[in-house]
Amino acid sequence: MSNQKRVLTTGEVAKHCGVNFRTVLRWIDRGELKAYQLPGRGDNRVRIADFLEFLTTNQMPVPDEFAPPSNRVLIVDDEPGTANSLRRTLDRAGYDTMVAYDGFRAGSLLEVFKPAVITLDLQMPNLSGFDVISFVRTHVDRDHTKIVVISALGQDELDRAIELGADACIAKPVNIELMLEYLGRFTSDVQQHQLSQS
Amino acid sequence: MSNQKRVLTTGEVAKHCGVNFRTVLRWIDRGELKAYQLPGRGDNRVRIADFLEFLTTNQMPVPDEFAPPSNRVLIVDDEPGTANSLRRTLDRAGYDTMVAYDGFRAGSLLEVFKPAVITLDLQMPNLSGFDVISFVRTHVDRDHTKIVVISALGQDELDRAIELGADACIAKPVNIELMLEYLGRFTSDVQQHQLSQS
DNA sequence: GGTCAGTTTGACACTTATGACAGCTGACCT
DNA sequence: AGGTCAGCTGTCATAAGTGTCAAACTGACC
Repeated sequence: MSNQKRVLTTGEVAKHCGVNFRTVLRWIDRGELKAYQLPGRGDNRVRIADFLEFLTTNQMPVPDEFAPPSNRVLIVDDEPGTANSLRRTLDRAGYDTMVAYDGFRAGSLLEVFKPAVITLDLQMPNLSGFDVISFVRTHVDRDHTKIVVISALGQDELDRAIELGADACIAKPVNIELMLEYLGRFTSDVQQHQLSQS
Repeated sequence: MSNQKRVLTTGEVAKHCGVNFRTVLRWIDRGELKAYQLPGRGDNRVRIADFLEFLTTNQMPVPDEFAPPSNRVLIVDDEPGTANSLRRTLDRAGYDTMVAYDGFRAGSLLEVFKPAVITLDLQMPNLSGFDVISFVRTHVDRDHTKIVVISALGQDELDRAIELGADACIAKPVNIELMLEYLGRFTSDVQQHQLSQS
């Protein structure tokens, strides 16, 4: 279901690098790519961290699914006032934000902007938030996107959102501190640290 | 469908461009063509996207296998019955179709499926067709996507759709022959567009 | 416990990088 | 026009990395 695999086989590394798996084995033999062996036949397993280190030291492109979580937040809300207010707050907190006022733009930005987190208002007249949640969760490439639901609905609706795959729920009006806590958890702490340093 | 190679070797680039691979290496050395190197001998790998960018910036012809398929039609309709009926008809006519039942999926598929034509029902409860039209028309990469509006609305609404950038309007119930005529015109237009920029 | 896709291994054929050299084209000058 | 020059491209040979193929085997899933 989720792409968050901890280790890769030689074949998977080969696919990601665009080479034959035989070549990956040679990289491992030469010690250029760290791997550990299974006891049976000596099958190689490569940890994600080692793979990423290999990619960066050789200046090879990092596949999207292994890219470190970004600090991009997509705000989906049909009320420009609410959305822009939230956006300003998140911008000040160091997040890279975009706003979608309708479902079509939101779907487009999911693919182009590739946000790490989506904040989703469930009460939009022109879009069912539940559809969005279920779609993202079944999306092959973007199913790891975190979803924070914003709603003034009852507890049963929030439960349903969680059941469909939402990662957090926040009641209206939005408690900013709670929102920032969720975002900090869902985005990379390293990046936040780097931002505060620079 | 997605079995296409993600990266190319210098030899493959050379074949597609009709030049010696030695020349491709020089393009890479000069930085005109992006590539990354394998650790072993420093073999170059060129990502498809970088190759296409290189081709277009140098006004070189794009090989057929890398040109985006021009017979793709995205059917946006919230009524599964209507949508699937249209889909079957278009499939039989040789088009490559996908259906989006809501705006979020439609926006996502616009980026991933990259259709040449969108058929759009204006009367959807959860999505404003006008928003879709104006968004596509102002979208940097997909503004050439043709839009066929399907509607039972009055003439003034259709006029507004055309004004916003729709390429054709069809009244409900859909006249299949008229739809096929529009699609034939728009898909060939796309091919001509690709030819003219190559 | 059984099945099947995926992995390893070796040998071999193939492709690529590199340097040197020659051919080609267009720009520029007289 | 003729000549010169610079820049790019194609060819060749060599070394070394890479892809292919088969068979045997394992891990993961059912």
